[in-house]
This record gives sequence, C-alpha cells and structure tokens, in this order.
Amino acid sequence: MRLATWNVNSVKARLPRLLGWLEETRPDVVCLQETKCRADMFPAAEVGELGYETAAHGDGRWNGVAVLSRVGVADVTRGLPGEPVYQGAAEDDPQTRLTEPVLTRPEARAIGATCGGVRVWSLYAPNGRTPDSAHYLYKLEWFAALREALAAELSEGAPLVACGDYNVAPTDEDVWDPAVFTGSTHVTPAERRALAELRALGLHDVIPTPMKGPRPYTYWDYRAGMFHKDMGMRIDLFYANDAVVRRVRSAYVDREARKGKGPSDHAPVVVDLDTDPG
DNA sequence: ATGTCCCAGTCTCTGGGA
Repeated sequence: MRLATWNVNSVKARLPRLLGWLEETRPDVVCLQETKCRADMFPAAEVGELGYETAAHGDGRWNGVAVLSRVGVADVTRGLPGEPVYQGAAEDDPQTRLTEPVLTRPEARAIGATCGGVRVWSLYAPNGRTPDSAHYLYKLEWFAALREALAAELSEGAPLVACGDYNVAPTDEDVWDPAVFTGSTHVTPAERRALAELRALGLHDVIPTPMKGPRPYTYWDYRAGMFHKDMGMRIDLFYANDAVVRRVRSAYVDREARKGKGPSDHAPVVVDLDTDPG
C-alpha cells in the first residue's frame, strides 16, 4: 500500500502536474494540502478517471485539504472538534478591518478518512507568521485541538496516519541554516513542543529518504533559486502510529516533482507499507 | 534569503498570504 502527502499550492493550478504525478507514482492514498479550492469545485471527476475517490474540505481562496483514495473512502471527518477560529484581523488596525473581514468559521485545515483499513488525516497547520502575532497563538491552539482529536482516535490502536504540512521543522537539522531562522516561526520551542506532544500520543515521525542531498527537505521557497541550492526545510511530516510504522517498507521525498515548469513549492512524501499481516 | 507564485477583486493591476 502506497501513501503520500503533498502540499500542492492550489489544486487548480497544479492539476496537470497532479494528474501526471498520480499516473506515474500510482499511490493508493494521497493527502493534499493548500488545495485553495471549495469542496464542490474540487476536480474530483479528473482524478476519478484515474481511479481515485475524493474527500475534500475547502473554503475557497486559502487553505483547503483533501484525501484521494483508490482503496475506498469512509467515515469522512471535516475539521477538528474544538478547532480555533482565527480572530487576528479584529485586533489589527481599522484599515485592515475594512479590507479583511473577521473570520466567523474555522479554516479548512484538517480532513480525516478511513482508506484501505487505515485512518488517514490530511493536515495543513497554520503558518504562524511571526512569533509575536495573533496568528502564532492561533497556530498553537490549532495544534492543541489536533492533539485532542488524534488522542481520541489513537486510543483504539488501529492503524492511523496523520500527515501533511505541519509548518514546523522538528529539529535544527530540518532547516538549511538554523541561524537564519532565529526569531522566526517553524523552529520555536513551543511549536516543537506541539510536535513532541503529538509523538507522546504514540505517533512516530517517518523520516523519508532525501534521494539527493544530505537532508530530506520537503519545501523550498520559490525565490532566489532556493531549490537548486538545496536551501530547504522539512515541514511536511508523515506521523504514524505503531500499527502503521511496523509495516513501513520505505519512504522518500519525491524531489523530481519539485523540478521543471510550474511546480508546487513543496515536494511529495511517499511511504510504502507492507500488506497488513492481519 | 526576501530574487516567486497563487488567489480574488479593486479585474491587463493590486494586495495579501506563504
């Protein structure tokens, strides 16, 4: 069974590349993030022609997550119980308030589905912007809601995967130059503590093989030739419980998908599992 | 590092977000 997670940075803009990648890579289950697409606008028919069922959760312009599966989609959950609502715009200056309406409902950052006997979560953590911002506090609150949701599901011990764009580099090894990130989000102790609390629930970080270069980065900024200089970050994570980890045969970063014309700024992480021993 | 890409609305440019 082949699973993958990929922040596509707009499923509409990436559709030709997504379809080509699905045909070439043939994953059984794909978790997508930053689809930037309302659920009813998701190109389900196009991926359906390749044999995939879709479960999508989207609110339009930003965010958006989905699960594609050719081994079934059941028990779809959109959002997290108790997930926070970002109120930052209300605290900003009056001009911002005029142009950016205060959110009244949660953002589309989590969707869960059961696919081929595995409970799968596609996750897109808030960016956090700067550590002194309201958005950073929102990010930490979102992780707290995620922890509660996963704790409830993990208590059964059934196979579970929580993968996606966590917008946190777990260690200094997971950024190209730790000195550059001093004072920035993605590396703060509180964010890393949020990841540690998830692992304390019984989740394990399935670290992929980089394929090229010393580190398995999954994201490289579009600007300044960052990809070609391998100045990246590992922020797309594949967290799995014991029932999944003991079946992991291999895992890799598909950096080929970051090359060429019109790529996402993230590369997919692909994980192959042995057949469930039963 | 701040060199690009994507989105929607103000719509062949701008501002916001990452």
